[in-house]
Amino acid sequence: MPRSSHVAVEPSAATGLEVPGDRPADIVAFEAAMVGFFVDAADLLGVPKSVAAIYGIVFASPEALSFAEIEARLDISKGSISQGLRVLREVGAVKEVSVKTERAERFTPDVELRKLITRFLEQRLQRQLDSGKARLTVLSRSLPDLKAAETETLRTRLKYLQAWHDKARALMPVAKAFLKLTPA
Amino acid sequence: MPRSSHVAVEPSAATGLEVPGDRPADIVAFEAAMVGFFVDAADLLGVPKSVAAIYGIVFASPEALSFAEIEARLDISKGSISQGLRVLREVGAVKEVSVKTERAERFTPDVELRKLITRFLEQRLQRQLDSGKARLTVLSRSLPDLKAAETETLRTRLKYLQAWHDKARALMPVAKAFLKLTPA
DNA sequence: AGTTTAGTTCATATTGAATTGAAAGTTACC
DNA sequence: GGTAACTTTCAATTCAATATGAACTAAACT
Repeated sequence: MPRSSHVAVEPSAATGLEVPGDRPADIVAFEAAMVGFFVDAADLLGVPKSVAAIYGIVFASPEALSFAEIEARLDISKGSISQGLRVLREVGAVKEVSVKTERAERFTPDVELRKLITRFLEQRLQRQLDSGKARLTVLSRSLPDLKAAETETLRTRLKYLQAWHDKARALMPVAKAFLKLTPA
Repeated sequence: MPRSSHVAVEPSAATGLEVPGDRPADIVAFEAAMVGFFVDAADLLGVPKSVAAIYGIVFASPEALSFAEIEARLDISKGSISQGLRVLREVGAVKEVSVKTERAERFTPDVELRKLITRFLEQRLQRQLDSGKARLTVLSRSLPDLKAAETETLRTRLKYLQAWHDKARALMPVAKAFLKLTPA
């Protein structure tokens, strides 16, 4: 149960009406909106909410945040935060910043969204495209034998699939190049 | 439990080793591969397996298939088939073909993958882009007030997000145009 | 009218992914 | 080397998305 100024990691809604707790309302609201932004975007890509929320809260803070601060702001269990941070570090979405006087690590966004997106494209899409290619090969080798006309129908359909597949493959580099004309 | 020559709608695996049942093994194998292809592709896009499987089995048949045939070939419940077919009809992925001598409807792929893909792009991506845009507006209006330097950091981050967002928006039409240079 | 065939609906069951929380690990400091 | 602060691990749980199947509707034959 949210105890105070936790950012709701919930649905898409306006997320309004948080109990202000002890932190300034405007800041809490800003954080909520940011978390919402990333949560929405993430589930389009199939990334777990908690991970997106952690990224969002870190992104919304001008100062690097500690594990404890993230926990305090996000009503998410320690376990999830630990795992979420691991994922985010692995993909280079956040980086650790040590502060000499402190024990705990702190995290900031390792602002290279390009990396994240490229990585995503490569992993999910490229993989699917590759396995699809393999399957298509198998398919065209294993056309069952049927009446000529029927076989022809299937052959045509396969060609059609092929063409699409090729197009999808061709699109990837275009997309990447496009995204490379980047900002910051 | 699959009773005979059902196409397994399972994981990505080779799907091999089906009990041949009473239909020719080569056909069954071909169907399985086709279903596999679409199931894989679909779950990349977040489409339920059963829907993809139905499309696959229909796509793999040179002849339009009846509800009963789909059921017989796919080890999927009537309920799912009914719903799956509904979805597929709605998005124009399959069309009904009436055969005068028969009571039951039959289904063929309404081969316009372009439609499907475009539709997908528009619905999921465009929607997210639009809601994202709205959120970004809110965010920049509600920058909390903090020390100047901090506010500046946040403002920079927002600009950065903005830029990405714009780029994503710009990419959509490019992708569409690209896909429009189509085959068949 | 009644029976069979075809298909749909929807409450419930299944399943797999995400999340939790408590116990176990680390590391720094006394 | 003890203990407190911090973090990770992982078995159990929760939850949302899909799938199921029995009950129902509609149309087609007799």
